[in-house]
Amino acid sequence: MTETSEDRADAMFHALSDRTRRDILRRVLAGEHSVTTLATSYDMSFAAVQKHVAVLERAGLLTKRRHGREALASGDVEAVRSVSSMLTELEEVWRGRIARIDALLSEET
Amino acid sequence: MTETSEDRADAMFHALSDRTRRDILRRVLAGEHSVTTLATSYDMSFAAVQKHVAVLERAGLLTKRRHGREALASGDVEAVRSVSSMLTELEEVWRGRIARIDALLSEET
DNA sequence: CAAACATACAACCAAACGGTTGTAGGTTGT
DNA sequence: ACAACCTACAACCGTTTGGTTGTATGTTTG
Repeated sequence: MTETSEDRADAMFHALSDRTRRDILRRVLAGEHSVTTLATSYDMSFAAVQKHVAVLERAGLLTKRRHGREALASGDVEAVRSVSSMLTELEEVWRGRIARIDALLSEET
Repeated sequence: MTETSEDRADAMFHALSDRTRRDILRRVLAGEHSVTTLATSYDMSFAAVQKHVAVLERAGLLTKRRHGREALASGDVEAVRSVSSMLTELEEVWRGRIARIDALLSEET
């Protein structure tokens, strides 16, 4: 299975489509947090929060590093920027700035 | 039921999390298209495409106007920009530019 | 060593999602 | 008038999602 850019876009926008995950992302962008630390902030089980972290991780929006028994998560600002640039591309389509719109519309890369 | 900004964010990111919807959005940002015109571009039923358009409309990413028997859809670039600004806020959290982070983290507006 | 702690993951469940077909209503053109 | 067309929406179906509980494994500390 080839991991296309559309697959990555799907995963990133999906990861961002849940408010708990957006909140987690804010926290780990502000600084490293362990999964249990994050979990205490939400009115749901540890396992649920851990799943949310996993979704963000699979989308590339955060990375985890092991420190003893804890998993420290931190946000990847570059990934956030890459989502921004997808939206900028949309804006450019609107502005008509892209010459070969047909090529863009049918791109499968 | 109060429509919070988090609700809108949920709807927008969810709408953007499907590649067919992102493609539809590109087309209607480039110019007005009827639903049937859009539908011919995809290998799925008219009803499926119509549902995708409805999701984008509910999220505020496109608007429809009636012209006789056809519904002409056009993309709302301001809505796209509002999604961009959500991501910019995330970037600013990372940069530590936001003074009262706690207020932002717990905002319910 | 044993107890407490932090994580990971499987199994399960109700609800939402993304697709289908079918039906119905408004608009256009002959 | 009527056939063709465009849209809207309901009903249905398999899969995914977001939550739960339970179990297993590794790490720290008394």
